[in-house]
Amino acid sequence: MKDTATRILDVALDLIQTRGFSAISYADIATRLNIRKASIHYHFPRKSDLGVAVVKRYADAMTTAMQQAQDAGFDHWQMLEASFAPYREFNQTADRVCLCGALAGEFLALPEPVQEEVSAFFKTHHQWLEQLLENGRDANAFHFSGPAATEAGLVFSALQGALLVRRTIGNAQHVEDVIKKLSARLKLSS
Amino acid sequence: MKDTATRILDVALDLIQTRGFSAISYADIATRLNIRKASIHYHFPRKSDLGVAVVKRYADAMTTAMQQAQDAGFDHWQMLEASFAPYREFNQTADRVCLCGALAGEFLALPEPVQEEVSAFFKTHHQWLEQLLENGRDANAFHFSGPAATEAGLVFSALQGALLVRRTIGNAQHVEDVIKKLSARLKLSS
DNA sequence: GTCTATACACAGATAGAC
DNA sequence: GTCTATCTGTGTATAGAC
Repeated sequence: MKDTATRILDVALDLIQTRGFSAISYADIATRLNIRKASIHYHFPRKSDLGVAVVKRYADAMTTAMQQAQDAGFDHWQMLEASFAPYREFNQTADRVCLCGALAGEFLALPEPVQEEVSAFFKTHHQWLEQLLENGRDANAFHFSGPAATEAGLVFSALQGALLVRRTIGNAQHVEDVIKKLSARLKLSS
Repeated sequence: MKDTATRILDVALDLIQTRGFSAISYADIATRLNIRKASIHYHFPRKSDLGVAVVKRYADAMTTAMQQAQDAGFDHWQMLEASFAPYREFNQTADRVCLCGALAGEFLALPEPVQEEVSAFFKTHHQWLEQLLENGRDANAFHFSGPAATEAGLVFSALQGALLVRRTIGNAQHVEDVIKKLSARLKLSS
């Protein structure tokens, strides 16, 4: 059995991915776990503590997954697929988006420590993507013009936006189409 | 002098674009306008009424702007520029994103009537973009492969995502770069 | 149409028993 | 580590005077 702190983070992650941060409460989490609000405050005294912990764990999991793909000796295209994988997984749920994509919409309402974690996530994974594209182009596996950072910016923004759009319009194919378009760009671009 | 209902909608729009819907209150709006909360309830009895009115007005303004561009006899590239214009304008503010981009992150926490307006906005403007791309390709002004709907999906998602990302990382150049990349795709794509 | 006053529910958070 | 009980602030919303 997972410990309580972990179960709280699991539920908080799910709730924030679907409803955002401002809209959820300790009562929502307590109800789902059949515990009391005070128990949550024991593990995460303030809501900002909970928010920071959720984003940190999420970012770490992403980083670990990317690192494992690299350690497994994946080639450039396999690495790209691995970086798309989390978005595809969310797309297979009824209504999840990237945690930080959800938080970005209410950014200025977030406690400042949470803002910093979201910023850090975006910067880290944008850079990760940039490096992947740069390496792939050097190896003649990817084809695109201009700085790798700019290409990474398009890919990252399109992925985040695609998840948000598809949940709103209710069309799962939307995300798959965007991923296909982004991949096709890199196969043979001008 | 604008009437009170209009001033309320102006402030609500600004607050939602920066902080989201769940995080703002009648008290926030009342303070900014130096009126009382009850006055806002007179014009918009429930918060869902206010939310619906803000999104409706926003969507109508967008539609009107697109219609005017068309009536002005803009060519395909001018029309595309016109459709990028609102995103460029938000990008020039400190921290605004598309209203519906902000709301998409907390979609399931929105009152159901507000959800419907956001969905309608996304569908309408996605279709508008699709038609623009389709017409432009028929006229040999734009170049892209696959259905126009899919290309429109990439463009729309990338624009929404770009605004959210740039606010979070604090780099205005990000949105400009994405717009340039999207334009370049259509100039000569595989 | 705007105000004061207020109702009522729920938010985040703490004290202290077990 | 979890609970009951409670505090205090704020949220949406309404009644009724002006």
